[in-house]
Amino acid sequence: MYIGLPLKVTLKLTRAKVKSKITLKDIARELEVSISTVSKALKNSEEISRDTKEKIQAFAKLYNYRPNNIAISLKNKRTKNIGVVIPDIVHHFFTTVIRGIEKYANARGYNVIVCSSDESFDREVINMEMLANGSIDGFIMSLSSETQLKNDYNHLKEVTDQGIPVVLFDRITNEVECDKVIIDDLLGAYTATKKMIDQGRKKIGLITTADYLSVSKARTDGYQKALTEHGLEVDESRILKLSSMEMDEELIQDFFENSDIDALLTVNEIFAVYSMRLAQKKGMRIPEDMSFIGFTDGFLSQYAYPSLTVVAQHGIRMGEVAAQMLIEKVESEAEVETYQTKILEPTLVVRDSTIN
Amino acid sequence: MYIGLPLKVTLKLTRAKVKSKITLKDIARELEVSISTVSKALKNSEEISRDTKEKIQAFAKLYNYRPNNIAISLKNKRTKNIGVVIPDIVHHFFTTVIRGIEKYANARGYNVIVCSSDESFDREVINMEMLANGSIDGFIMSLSSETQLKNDYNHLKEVTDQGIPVVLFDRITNEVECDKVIIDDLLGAYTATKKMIDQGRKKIGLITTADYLSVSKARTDGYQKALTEHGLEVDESRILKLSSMEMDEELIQDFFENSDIDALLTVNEIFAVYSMRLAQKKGMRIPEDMSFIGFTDGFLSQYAYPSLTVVAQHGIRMGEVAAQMLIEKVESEAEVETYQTKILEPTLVVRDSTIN
DNA sequence: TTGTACGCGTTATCAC
DNA sequence: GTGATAACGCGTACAA
Repeated sequence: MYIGLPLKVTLKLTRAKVKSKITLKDIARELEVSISTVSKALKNSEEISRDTKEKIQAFAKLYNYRPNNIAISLKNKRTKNIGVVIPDIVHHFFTTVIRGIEKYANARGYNVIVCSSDESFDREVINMEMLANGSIDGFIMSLSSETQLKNDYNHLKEVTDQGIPVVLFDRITNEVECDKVIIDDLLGAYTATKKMIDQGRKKIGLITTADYLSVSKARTDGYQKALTEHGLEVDESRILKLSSMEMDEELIQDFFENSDIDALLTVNEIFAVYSMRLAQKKGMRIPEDMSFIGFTDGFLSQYAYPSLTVVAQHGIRMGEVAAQMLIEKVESEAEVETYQTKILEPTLVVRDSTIN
Repeated sequence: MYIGLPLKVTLKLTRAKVKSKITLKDIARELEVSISTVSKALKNSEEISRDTKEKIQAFAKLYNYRPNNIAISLKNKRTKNIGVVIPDIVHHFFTTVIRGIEKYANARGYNVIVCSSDESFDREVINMEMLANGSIDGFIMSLSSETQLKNDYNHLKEVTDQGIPVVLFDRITNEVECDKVIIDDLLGAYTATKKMIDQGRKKIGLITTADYLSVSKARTDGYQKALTEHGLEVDESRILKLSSMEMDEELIQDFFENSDIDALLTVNEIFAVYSMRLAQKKGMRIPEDMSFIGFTDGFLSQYAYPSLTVVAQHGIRMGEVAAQMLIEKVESEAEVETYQTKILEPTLVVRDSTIN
């Protein structure tokens, strides 16, 4: 009936039969053997005769047989999936961490399921519940700002109570017992501040966020520690605390107009780069008249003009470490409940926004 | 025996029993009813008596019963997972698309599994095979540069042959029959080039990549079309073709030194921002002496100094559209094999790197 | 050497 | 109104 129609159509009809992957059962039926024989043959079991094995393996190869992950997951109670929940996916540092996680996890046969909480408590809860019902073997996550603000970690506790391992990174809390990876944010800010002090700056400003964000708190502490240790007083008028990591151009402009500073540390790269622009507009020279240091070694810092000195957070490394810790927990039979917090060292990447 | 030990320890022992989620079977055993009764009761079936239902529902709630996703996936042959394969995760445009996909997909109860191919053909193949064996209901993907270079799409064809729906976005190919979403790259480049022509620029340069990358090809075509239509000749010495989207500072410096241009279009934002820096170092004023336009409306463009005029690619919208097309295919019973390519309109976001 | 039976957790159908 | 059974796809202990 289809004679004369273009080849394409004929092929499609043939394909229709093949559609939806071939299973052990299909092979067994076709070759008139039992399912278990097929299963064993495909695993090259010694139990099966060479003839049968070859026949089955050839057939399987021909039809491109692949075991169904879902069935295996159900059987093994192991999904080989890692759930990653982060506050924001359009964010250099977090994607860098994901890259590290993927690198380590993929090499060990794990998939990475990424969900962004979008800085929302509710979305964080929903995403975790979704994934916790069997979809993943463990979580790697960084808390949303709303979660840190509410200080409510019941969703995390429920998950750990079910025996699902969790590794927290960057934005963490002491309220939950689990493995953690962070950089030494205090040290990072301390080093950066000290760098500027060493260059002779005496009026160092800080743009940070409210203290509920764990990382900002630590960075603010580091900044203050450096000042104090070097005999400089902490002047609140030189500190701007924004309510979140969101850019607020007006507040920064205001701050910049009204505070008397000759150097500026910020808790991310955007605040710093934006501030540099304000300085330039006022005709200041960077770094001669004013120094800038930010956090996060992203594209913005590299390609800003002048390029920005930053505290690098080594996201890839952090992701690898987190993945390693998680997979270790997932694959360990032992029920030992011992948790560790790994603290990575930040690095100061010196560029043109500070005097060399 | 544990009397006197801190509460925490006692709790942990209790938890040990609760560990690993409760199943229908557990409830059935505990309440001395059959599994099917439990299943029906929890779905509020009319078949079950009020008393039994209440008892079971209360028990389930108390022990926080949640159906196991994996078991349901196996039964329904639906995972409610979408596989996303992109060339690079540390990339503003792609993460923006992911955000759009997540937004649409999550609202419909789908998870997003993200894998990055890292611009590698092999990793793209491996990731797809991994996911195709039952882990996902469909793919949304953008081709790696290596794939476009090799022009080998058998892994995609295998997947579609199995009846797994695929939606390609941004970096697409005509070799595979499936749904596609792109922006009109040619139009975007055309509009940008025309903008500079209208401002009186006559020596407009272009930094692009080799033609195998579908988007670069289209953008190069748009640039040339604009020139030709406005009576300007296409001067090859004003075009720099890099081998990939990777930054190559040396080649760009070279190009910048040796070519006679008064305006520059680039196929991403990094090339443009870096070039602006070179111009500034040469003492040129932007946009008075030279205009710049890039592709991708990211942080770099927004916070560069001067801020960069760009062709916005509307990643979020693209992600939403892709997710919508995919989910429609996934959920449609019909076997209709009709594919569409949606073309989104790019927008020129005018900033300070061009004369207003 | 091959096959049978069972279990992973769930749902749908059918029997009682 | 409740329960037994089969099925989704796979692996494996055990039986033949």
